[in-house]
Amino acid sequence: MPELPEVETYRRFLDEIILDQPITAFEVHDAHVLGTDEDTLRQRVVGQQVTATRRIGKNCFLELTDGTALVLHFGMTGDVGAYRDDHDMPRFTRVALHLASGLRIAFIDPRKFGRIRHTESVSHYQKAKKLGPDALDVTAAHLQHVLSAKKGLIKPLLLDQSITAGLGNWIVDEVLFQAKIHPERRGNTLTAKEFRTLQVAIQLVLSTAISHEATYRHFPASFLIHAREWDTSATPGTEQHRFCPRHPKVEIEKSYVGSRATYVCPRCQPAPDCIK
DNA sequence: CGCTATGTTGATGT
DNA sequence: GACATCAACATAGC
Repeated sequence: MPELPEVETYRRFLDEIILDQPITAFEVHDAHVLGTDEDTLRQRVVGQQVTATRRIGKNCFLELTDGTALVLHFGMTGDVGAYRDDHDMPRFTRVALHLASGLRIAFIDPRKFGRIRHTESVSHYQKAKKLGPDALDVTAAHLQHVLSAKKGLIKPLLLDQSITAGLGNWIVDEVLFQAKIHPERRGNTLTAKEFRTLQVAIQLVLSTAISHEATYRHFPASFLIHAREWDTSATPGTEQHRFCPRHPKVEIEKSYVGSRATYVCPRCQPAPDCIK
């Protein structure tokens, strides 16, 4: 479920096991997840070492000795794993990097929406893909500058990776709930104060999620995420959290905004006067 | 069986 | 150009 907190967790995991070891093989089990030609990829990677890991938004970069980089994007269901023997290879491993130490790094992705690419440099890739500033670095001034010029709905705007990189569907709902802003507000209707609140909420949600390694059920009770349907099924035995954390009698409402499932507290996040 | 799903991209329409 | 909508991608899990 890779949004920014998961990708950051994967990056930290990789950073601990992959650095400064020669890559001895690039094993492809399903070329569907390759965004760069397989032979090119193998040729550019085997024999090199990963010198550093980086992350922008939902993209994880493995920088190589020659300054180029592998880009990992995890789509909807991507994950990483490590193993040593073939028979321990995780289910749905699509690509495996073999290290000289014998450890193997698995790119796991059941639904194959993820991609592995090679790029000349991280900054080159950021520019080519028009990635905005990482959500952990974004300032209130940047948000105000860009969003106050937009007439679109705030939720789809926050999901736009060229405005700020790393916010996904549930994170945006959580951020807007924490900031007490309705997802159908228009970008150009937010006040300077609300942009500051938004930036603080982004920091709160992301740092909380990362500190729990993106394990949602460990998040504080003040978070809206517990009201999402899949959370109740993920925590059998736990009573359903259908109500607002701040208003025990107000039920969380589900709707679709920009054709994405959206959860809102109707009390905390008043709908704009003019819907539509 | 039918339905939903965390992301991204591209086509199409207004 | 700005904005909205929707299909497509491939598959699991309920």
